[in-house]
Amino acid sequence: MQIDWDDLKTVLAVVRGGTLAAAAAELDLNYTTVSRRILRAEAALGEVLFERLADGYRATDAGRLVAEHAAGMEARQDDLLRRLQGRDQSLNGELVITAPQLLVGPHVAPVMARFAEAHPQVQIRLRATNDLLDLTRREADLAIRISRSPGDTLTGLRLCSQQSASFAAPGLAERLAADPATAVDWIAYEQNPRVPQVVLEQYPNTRLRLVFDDMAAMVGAAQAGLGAVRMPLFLGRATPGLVQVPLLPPQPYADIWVVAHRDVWRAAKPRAFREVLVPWFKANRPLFVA
Amino acid sequence: MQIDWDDLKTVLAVVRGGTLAAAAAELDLNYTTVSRRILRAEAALGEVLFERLADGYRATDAGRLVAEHAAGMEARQDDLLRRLQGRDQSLNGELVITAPQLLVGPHVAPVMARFAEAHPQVQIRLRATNDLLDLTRREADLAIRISRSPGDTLTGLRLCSQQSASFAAPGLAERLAADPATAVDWIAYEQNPRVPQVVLEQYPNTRLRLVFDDMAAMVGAAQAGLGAVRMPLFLGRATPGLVQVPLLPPQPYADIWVVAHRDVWRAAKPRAFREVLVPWFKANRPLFVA
DNA sequence: TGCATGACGTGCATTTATGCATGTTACCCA
DNA sequence: TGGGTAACATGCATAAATGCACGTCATGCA
Repeated sequence: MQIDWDDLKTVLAVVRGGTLAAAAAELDLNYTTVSRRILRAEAALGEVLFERLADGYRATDAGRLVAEHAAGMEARQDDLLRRLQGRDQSLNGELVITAPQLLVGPHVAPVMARFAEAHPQVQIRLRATNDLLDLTRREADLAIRISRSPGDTLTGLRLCSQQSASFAAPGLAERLAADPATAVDWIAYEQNPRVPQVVLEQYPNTRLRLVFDDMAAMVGAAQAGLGAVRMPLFLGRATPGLVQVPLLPPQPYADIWVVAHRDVWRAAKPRAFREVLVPWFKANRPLFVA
Repeated sequence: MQIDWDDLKTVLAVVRGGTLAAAAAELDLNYTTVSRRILRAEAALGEVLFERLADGYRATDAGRLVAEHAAGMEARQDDLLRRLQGRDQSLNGELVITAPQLLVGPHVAPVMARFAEAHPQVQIRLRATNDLLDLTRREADLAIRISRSPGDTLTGLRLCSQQSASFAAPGLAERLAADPATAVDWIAYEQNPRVPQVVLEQYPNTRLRLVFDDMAAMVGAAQAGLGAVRMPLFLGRATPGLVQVPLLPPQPYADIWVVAHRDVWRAAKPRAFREVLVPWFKANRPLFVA
């Protein structure tokens, strides 16, 4: 039985995407081609893999089985590509970095500028997102992360430890300085939607007013004078229109790490990037703590 | 990075075959196509995968790495195909049986005849060989084997136990009956190239004369009167021109099993074949022991 | 009910991959 | 040393896969 491996890959894409069009986009193909590959796979395997519904393709049991195994094949392919990448000692081509959005402006961008100067042959692609990209699936080569540990199959280096504190617009800060008993609005992050106990003990008139799911939006709200926000020190200090307020004394906060899959860690480009990144954070350590 | 999975498969075939032509034969392609796929894979991965030598393609380190992972992908594909096959409840299409050459004539062929009559829609393909085909790699669906146990990942059923004894041409048998001290030539199998101790104790004039690597050839030699041969009882009894001689009393011999990969065992076609196979061996049990 | 949308099928032109025939090179053996 | 073989490269005709334009059908909403 001769079954085309790319047809299996196509089945996987359709199961993941749910429609021919989504799969085609993922595979960078026309959806007509996807349709025909599915037909070919069904003919070769002698199984119906999808139900054709009005709103897309739904996998049958057989289709799911094929997709599971195709995913296994894809994992082996990713493994291969990572290992080849790990052997790569060249300083040209592309390097994909991911970092938390708000760390990019103050710290990642300057590092990228220095790196670009030192290695003009390397094209950096930055993926600024708070999502944790899957380094095993090669969504990025090197990740800068704010977390407790590098993670399972990843290798990492702690760049620096940091603290958080409360920040607000200057007007609110002045009002608080004049009268510590003034009522203050607190803007909380969705994952921890309350006013910290420490704040309430010293400033019982603080009340929860807004809960956001995005730190950039919280920064904007604080700048606009809507309330006080807990954020990392580096961020509050680097944001114009914000000053530190004494509501929340400096607190421990998750460390900053640089991590990569261990297959990729020692390759030339990630290594060269670290050689700029690590000294930068060493030199700027005071910006992260009180 | 978009790399064609079939190109990886092609790299694997070239690493296995050593030449473009061998890989092309395995893949059922023209070797020109194989050559171009290798070039495409090298371009996509940015690595030289083979050294072009006068006597073929030799894999570089990178080439071996690719082949290893492609082999992993192939294993997943085999896994998938076996599982789909295991779900298959149809009684049409192909069923691949493998059996030891010499068991085919007297016992497998009659079973196949009955099965073909009961299930005319199933095409049987027989692979008669003494090599152990790899059922994990789907070289056969169902195997009839002479061995001690079904094996690691395989499921099996013991068809019957059997014994071996010594056989020779009638002329030699008569000479031995007339004079037990007569000199007898022993034809041995390569894996055990000596006269059994039991034989020498009773018939010290037996001497090793020929060592063969093929049981069919040994049967022929015995028929031609070249000497006595140890063989399974069923074989000696079923072979015209051979009679049992008392040199070697009946000995325990490896059992006869029917085995399949456990993914495939319960599929309709293997099950249906067993339903003919098992009763046959049950009915013919006396042919295998003294 | 009529219209816009999203998803899929179909026929045809075009691009791409494949196979075949021929040419080149190294090697083995008489 | 010369002829045969095995392995690979190359150019060209053919076959196959792909993309595009258009058509159909179900769904949701005004």
